[in-house]
Amino acid sequence: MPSTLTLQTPPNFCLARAVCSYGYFALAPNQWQYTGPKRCGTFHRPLKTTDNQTIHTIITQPVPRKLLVKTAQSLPRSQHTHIKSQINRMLRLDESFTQYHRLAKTAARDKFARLLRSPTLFEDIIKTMTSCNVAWSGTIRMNQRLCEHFGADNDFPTPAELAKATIPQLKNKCKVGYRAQRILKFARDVHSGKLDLTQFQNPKTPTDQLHDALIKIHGIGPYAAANILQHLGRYDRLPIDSETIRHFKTVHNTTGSITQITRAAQKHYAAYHPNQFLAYWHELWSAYEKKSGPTYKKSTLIL
DNA sequence: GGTAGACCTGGACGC
DNA sequence: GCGTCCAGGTCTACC
Repeated sequence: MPSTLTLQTPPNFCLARAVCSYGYFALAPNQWQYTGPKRCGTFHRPLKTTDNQTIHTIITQPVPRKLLVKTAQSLPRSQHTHIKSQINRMLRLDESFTQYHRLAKTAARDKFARLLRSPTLFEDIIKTMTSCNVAWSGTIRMNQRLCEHFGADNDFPTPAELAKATIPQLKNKCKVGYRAQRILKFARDVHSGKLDLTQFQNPKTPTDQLHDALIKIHGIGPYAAANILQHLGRYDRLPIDSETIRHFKTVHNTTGSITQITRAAQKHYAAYHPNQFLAYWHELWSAYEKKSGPTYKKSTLIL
């Protein structure tokens, strides 16, 4: 028998905005369905219980300040807190963006800041690895196949599930290419306890220290590290990639070498410290929506 | 410290 | 349909 959970949201929280302001909403096993202007949309996402059972959930926002979570399977009351904490992480319900919104009035108006992330840091890091050096369509495909072939009940694979894979399996079934070795090493290091991901989630650790630790993971470079830092709630680094360069060339008419454009970008967002990433992402996302229409009205993201 | 080339895949393009 | 080229971020070897 299905269960229903409720969560209180911060003021001005908008589920559609929170889910559809970061590309991960289009990556498996996440699924967003636009249901029209009245109820806006539903977010489908399998989550794990403490004993590693997969629970399929459907999240809606029927009224302001309240989220409704319906589970496909019966969920014991003892599991409610665990499921809620994963939703809390995904939608960043605990974070305050008052300081950023004070400076960024348009972002405040757009209810923009709570960028979707995964229930676990492990999934965020693998998703980041699959977004490097590949077209967005490739990232979508890799995540779809990782869930299909290695995740229980089409959920995203856990470190244990992925650690059992082999490099040829990852290459042939998931088409992750040369990333296979990096993904597998990361999964096995996490599974064996050699790499403790909880160390990255200590709010007292300085961002520089976190960045240095992330860079030490095989397959994580400057772009990926900055991207993972924002998943950790650190917004003072810019993940400079080809998209950033393109954005600055076309929107800001910036010219010069990549190093010069990178410096121009850092200078441009410096006023938003320590939330430079949010300012950058809001600008990028707004430019995309201006061109392609509101993202929350779509079920996927075409770049 | 800076730089070139390799790593893989899929899409675009020409034939 | 086939072959070629290109884009994408990180790593490694080399200067």
